[in-house]
Formats: sequence, C-alpha cells, structure tokens
Amino acid sequence: MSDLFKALADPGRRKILKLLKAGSMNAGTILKHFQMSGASLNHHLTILRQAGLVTSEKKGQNVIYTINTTVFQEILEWIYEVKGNNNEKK
Amino acid sequence: MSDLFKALADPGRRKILKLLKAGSMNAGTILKHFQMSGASLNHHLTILRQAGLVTSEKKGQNVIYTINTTVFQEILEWIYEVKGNNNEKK
DNA sequence: CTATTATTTATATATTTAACTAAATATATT
DNA sequence: AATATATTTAGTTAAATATATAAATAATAG
Repeated sequence: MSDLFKALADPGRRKILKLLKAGSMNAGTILKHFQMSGASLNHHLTILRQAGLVTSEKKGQNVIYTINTTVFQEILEWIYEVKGNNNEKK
Repeated sequence: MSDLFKALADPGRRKILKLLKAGSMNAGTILKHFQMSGASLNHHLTILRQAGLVTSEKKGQNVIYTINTTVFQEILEWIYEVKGNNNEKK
C-alpha cells in the first residue's frame, strides 16, 4: 500500500502510466517522452513494476511495458474505508 | 496531486486518517496512539494539512484535527483517467 | 565473431524526508 | 505574574530517493 502510493507520488511515473494507457511500449519509446537518462527511467520503471502498476515482457531486443490497472482496486477500497460515515457532526 | 499521494504514502499518516474517521480530535489525543514525539506527529499533521487531507481548528488550548475526504475525489478522477479503455489487446 | 542497439546494474552525488531534542509560542489555571 | 499543558518551530542527524555516468548484459545485424 505504501509502495503503491509512493510510486504514484512522482509526476514522471504518473506520466509513464498515462503513456502506457494509450498502449504498451518498450523502454526506449517511453524514454523519448522524457529528458532523463535511460538509467533514471529504468529506476522509475522498476518502482512501478514493484508496485504492481506495470508488467514487463522481453520481446527480442526490447522490453515491453504494460500498465496494470487492477492494483488501483486496493486504493479504491482504502479510500472507501476511510471515507464511509465519519463524524456524524450533528 | 504529488503532495496528496506523498501524504498517503506513509503508514502513520494513513493511520491518523483512520483515527480521524472515527471523529475529530486534538493533537495530544492523536499522539496517544503513537510512540513518536509530539514534534514528529506535528510534522505529519502539517503534511496532511498541506495535502488538504485534514483541517485544523484552534479550540482554546487545543487544536482539533478533522479529516477532509473531499480531496479523494481528485484521486478517483485520476484513476478513472488512467484506467479507462486502455490497450485494446485483441 | 564483431559491432550496434536496448536495457539494466553499479556506483556516486544531491536532494528530500523522517525523526529526534530543545526552544518558542499560546492558552489556561492558580 | 508564575506555572503547567498543548502545540509548533528550529536545528540536526540518519535514512531514503532521484539522478547521472560508466560499466555490464542481452539480442540482433552484418
């Protein structure tokens, strides 16, 4: 849960997810949308992968990254828990 | 948005929100549920306040903290944006 | 097999964050 | 006013994070 929120706390990583929403792509293609080094991007992709937000699959020379939206359910449930019926302020 | 996710990325801060869900309370009462120092708690409360997740109100000697769940809407909308109709994988 | 391209790992540096203690501020009580 | 309680601010240290460069690994092209 912390890893998930932490992964989403970075604007660059959120941008990556938006890119992948349009379609899976390899690291190099993702990189074209940023100014950072490949190593930095890889770092962010690793964090996204560890949080379960993306999956990766080797395809020949490339590694294709795909968004995984199922983990958002966790967040939705947590929000639901903390929202429901608080402070019945009279 | 980043501030919001960052605020939620800490287990202690999420615990504070759950406490406040049950009802507003002052800093001292919140503190009883933790082992950290008052100054550390104050640091976390400041982060939650800056993210809009709590509001605070001085009541005599005390400062009462109240959860504000309206900001979750932002997260829900962001998730909706990044989830909808990705990768029409055939 | 050597060269090229894509990606990842290793290492170092800079920045940010979390925690603490001590001090400051604000209010309440006597 | 003096004291006690609650909260916040300041300053410090340790740990975590982001980024870069350089090296390592993997796959493909020639």
